[in-house]
Amino acid sequence: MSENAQETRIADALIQVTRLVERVFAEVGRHCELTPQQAQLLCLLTDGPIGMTDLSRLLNLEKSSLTGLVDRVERRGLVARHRDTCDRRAWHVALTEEGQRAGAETHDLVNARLEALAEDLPASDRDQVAAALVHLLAAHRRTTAD
Amino acid sequence: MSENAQETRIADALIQVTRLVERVFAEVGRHCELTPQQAQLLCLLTDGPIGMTDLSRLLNLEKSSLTGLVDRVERRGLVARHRDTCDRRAWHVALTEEGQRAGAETHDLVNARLEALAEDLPASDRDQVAAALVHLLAAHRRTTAD
DNA sequence: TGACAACGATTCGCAACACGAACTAATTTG
DNA sequence: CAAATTAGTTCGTGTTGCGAATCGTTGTCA
Repeated sequence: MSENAQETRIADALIQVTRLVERVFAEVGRHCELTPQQAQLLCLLTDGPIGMTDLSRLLNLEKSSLTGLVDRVERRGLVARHRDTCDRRAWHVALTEEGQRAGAETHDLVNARLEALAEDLPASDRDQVAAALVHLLAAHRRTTAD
Repeated sequence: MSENAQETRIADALIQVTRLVERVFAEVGRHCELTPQQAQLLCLLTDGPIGMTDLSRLLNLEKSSLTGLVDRVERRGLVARHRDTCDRRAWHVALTEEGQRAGAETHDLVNARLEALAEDLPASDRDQVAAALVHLLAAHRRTTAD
């Protein structure tokens, strides 16, 4: 197969995989009574509190959009904003106790669903796919590093 | 590495790749003066006219959401609805001449961007990644076939 | 040391987008 | 031929997104 056809296959596959992952977030979110975007936010926050600037970068959102998203989730009692101790401009967003439960459940269900997809792949393939995707992501970061 | 750690790596990688692909659609869409969702729609339509039911399935949207999306793009003169010849309930959505230009440009730019990500991978890896992703997608379709 | 630039986050206006119930018209089924 | 189902729309409601403008705070520089 020519190199161009190989690459087109990857592009198509990546797009379809993206739709699949989005669907997983939508379905798991529905189960946990979260919108897909709320589910993504809570999953990220299971790693610990983080600033708005970092969150907006991770979620590819304008800060104003993130403000609204955090407002809605805060209103539900799932997250809380805490002042940064060193920089009074900054806030950290953290999960509340209830948010930790919801975030853990969401994170576990999403991972379980995505892992189930990979179950059919031989272990050697999985490792290679993961390594290749990580490599692809790293390459992208290098080309877009500020 | 344990099998579970392998699978978690795949889950994380798939999520990050999804964000990357979404970003590509957002950036290419901005360039083409389309919203990300409009860009996705036009890309799908470059394959030819399709019914609303099939489109909503491909885009993971409720039919009512698709009605609005198609309305907005139709209003811009990029698509047109055509009556199905066999089933008077059904409509097919097709690109207009202008829509074909926009759709082709969007499709080519998205593919170019995604292909550029894969350039760093050795050809043998690309082929294996594409094959593995296609396999993963096919397995998913088998488990969810109606 | 003070002026200015930059940063972190919010507010505001606007439009896109999403779901799901209810509906209409058309087709399929028994 | 009536009932069930399908294709797509309307409607109400809420979420989500961008970008300009704004405010308070921090960092930089002459």
